[in-house]
Order: sequence, then structure tokens, then C-alpha cells
Amino acid sequence: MSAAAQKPARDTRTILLDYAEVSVLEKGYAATSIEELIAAAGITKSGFFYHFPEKVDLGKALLRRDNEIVETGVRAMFADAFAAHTDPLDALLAALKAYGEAASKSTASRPGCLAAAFSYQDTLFDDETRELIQHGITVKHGLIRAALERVAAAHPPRAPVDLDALADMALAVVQGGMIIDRVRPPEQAVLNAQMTLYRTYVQSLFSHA
Amino acid sequence: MSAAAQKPARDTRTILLDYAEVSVLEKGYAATSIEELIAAAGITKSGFFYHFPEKVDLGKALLRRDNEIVETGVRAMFADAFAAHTDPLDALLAALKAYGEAASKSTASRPGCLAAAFSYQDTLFDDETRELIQHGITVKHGLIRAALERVAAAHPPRAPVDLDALADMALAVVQGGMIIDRVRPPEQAVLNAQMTLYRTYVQSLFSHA
DNA sequence: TGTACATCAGTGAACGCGCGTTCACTGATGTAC
DNA sequence: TGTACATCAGTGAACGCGCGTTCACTGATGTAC
Repeated sequence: MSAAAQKPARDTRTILLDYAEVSVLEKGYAATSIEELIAAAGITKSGFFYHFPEKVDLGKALLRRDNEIVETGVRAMFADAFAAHTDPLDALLAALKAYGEAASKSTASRPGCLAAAFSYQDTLFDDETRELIQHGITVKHGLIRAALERVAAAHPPRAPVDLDALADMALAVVQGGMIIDRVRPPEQAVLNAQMTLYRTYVQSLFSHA
Repeated sequence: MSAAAQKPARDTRTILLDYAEVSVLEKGYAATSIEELIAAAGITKSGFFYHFPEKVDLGKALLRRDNEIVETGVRAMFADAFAAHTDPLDALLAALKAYGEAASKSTASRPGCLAAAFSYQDTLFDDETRELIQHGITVKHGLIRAALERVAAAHPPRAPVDLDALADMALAVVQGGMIIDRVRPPEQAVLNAQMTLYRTYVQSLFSHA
């Protein structure tokens, strides 16, 4: 518990990215100015362009960092859950719970998703950026879909279930829950309630009462 | 079927709003410039400021118009559905189907929701605008929640159901479906598939097989 | 151990453009008497 | 029917600011021999 361990000594680039992430989530990419980022990081404007040759590179770096968190963090949630539970259904439900909770307490004060923010501004970007936006949800979809397959193998559903659509529903419920949480006045934690409801649905589809 | 009936002769203000709506959905409010709007409407910049004293008034007008469509259009969908079906569950399912289809073929080429776009830029706005953003989803929530109450009265569910969360889920699934449809490469109609899945869920909660 | 060079992480000054906004004015249409 | 005035839907020119971007340069640290 040394004091040094608490402050990981963020470098300038990380400070820029951290501040940009919050700002993009609050007012969007276009309205996030380089000026405010350098004020937060305490460097000059040319210093910014040393780290990011163009503004669009900031957007890409933001998405790449976010995608890495998905690749490692969310993947680990599913791996851990499947390691901890013998029943795939229990594992999936645990993983979804962890994912929902992580999503609800993201970087900024309000929940939000970079990919969602970017998706409503994406004609400003090039193809590479659009692919980065897409990548994160593709990975998440894959993880959930793979888990659903294991669940379906262990618990054959009564009626046929479209596993792709069901996996998408988890993503949709999180994205939509975030938007509702952003729009509604106080903290009502719609996102968490939605994930709970979704988990109940999945359970009802596969567990034979 | 006269030719005059096809072209309702949009006035300049409507042209500005129409173009702005598409643009906001594609690149966001901040990146939607007055310059491009007046180019589309064929007026000068001062002409724009005759219609909207400040840019923020354009945003408000956009949201007010959208809210009116919800107030009349979506309300009518529910009224029509409940007039056409004796069973409240059938009525709700029909209304949701109509709502989902309307949402999937909105103004622009891709599905999108003004409130969602604005919610990811809302620190740019004043309180009045934020209330307008909120109003639309409050109304929709109210309509779905009222319908769910009638369904629950006619078909008491086996297990207790949180009707507010279930109503939110319809909104979340539509908002989330839109984001996924925007991000995924071709037209996969995730939004419609999600609404179908949601309707199946509602049906399973209330109809005793 | 000393020197030469390369890389890193910036500085400082300037750029042009496009943005939202203001202001005085105008021509066409509508209304009052 | 004619005139006076008001309102509507704009025009045209100018504004200052902040934006992203460029360019030549710099001081500190690292590496080679």
C-alpha cells in the first residue's frame, strides 16, 4: 500500500486520452477541442500534435484503447465466469452481470460508450475509424454468442432461439440503457435494471422450470 | 392523386429542419453547420437567423417537431392497436410492431434517433433543450407502461414483473438496435429483429402456455 | 570516461478558414380606414 | 379604390474568435564507440 502504487504516474499522452474520453462522452468528438485537452495536460498545442499528427488520430487512439479494454477486460470476465461455474448458464449469467456493472460505472460521471458516441458522428471519420468503432461490438457479440452456444448445448431450449439476435439483445439493452440513463433526470440505474431483466429472459429461455 | 398533393410545398423553415435532422443524425449537432443548411435551403445566412435567432433554437425546434411526431404518431399507433384488438396483449404486440417498423425507417438512410444523438452532446445545451430530449422518451415510456398495465390486468403474470423496467426495455432495445445497425456494415435490420425478440419476451411473460 | 549523434517530448509563433452572430436595410404581401 | 402602415421573409456586408494545422527550433535523455 505504498503511495507510489496509488498514482501510476500517467504520462502526457494518457492524460490527453483520459480527458478526451470524458469530453467526447459529454459533448461529442467534434465539440471536443484540442485547446481544452492541452489545458488539462498542461502542454502547448504543438505538443498535442507531437502525440497525434491529426485530430482524427486522437479518435482512433481512443477507440483502440477502448477496444483493448474489451479484448482483455470483457474477455477475462467471461473466462473467469466459465472457470468459476460448472453450468454454462450460471457462467453466462455471472459474466453478463459483471459486464453490466462495469458498463454502468464507466469513465465519466454518467454511463456512456465511446462507440455509441462516435456512431452518431461517424460521417466525420474515415473507414479505418469506422472499423475501430465496429470492432468493439463485434468482439463483445462474439463472446456472448459463444457463451450462448455453450448454454444451448447444455440446456436445449424448448423453442428454437436465434442466438445471434439474443446476443445482440445484450448489447442493445446496454447501449439503450446507457442512453436512457443519460437522458433521465437522476440516477435511476436503468442500465443495471435492464441487464437484470435480460438475464431473467435468458434464464427463462434455457432453464426448464 | 394530383401532382400537387405529392409535393406539399415545404416552406424554407421546414427545409432547414429536414436537412438539419439528417445532418445531426449523421455527424451530430456541433458538426452540423448553419452554412450547409442555408446552402440546401438556398437562402443567405441572415435568412437562417430570421428563422432561428440562435443555433440552439434550431436544436430545440428539431426536438419539438420530433416530440410532436411522438405525441401524435406513436400515440395513434397504440390507440389504433387497442381499437383493433380486444385482447390487450395482442394490441400491445401490434403497437410495438408498428413502432419498431416506424423507428427502423426513420428520416435518414440509416436508423437513428435525435434524442440519442443529442444525449451524447448534451453538455452543449441548456436545461430547456435537455428537457425536450427527455420529453420524447418519457411519453413513449408512459404509453408502453400504460399498455403493459392493461395487459397485466387481463393476463396476470405468474411471477411478478417490473412494468417500468419492462417498458424501458422496449425503448432500450430500439435505441440499442439503432446503434448496432449504424455500426454494423450492411443492412442487417438488427432493430427489427430486436423488437421481434422483445415482443416474444413480453408474450412469454403474460401468456400462459 | 568522453564525445557525437539520435531520439523524445515537447515550445513558440504564425496561418487561414469557417464558424456563429450582428446590424442596418429591403421588397413583397397583408390589413385598416 | 387608394393610401398608410405593419409584418414577413428575407439580403449583404462585416465582425471576431477559436479551430485544426504547420514549421522551424530546443533542451533533456539515451545510445555507440
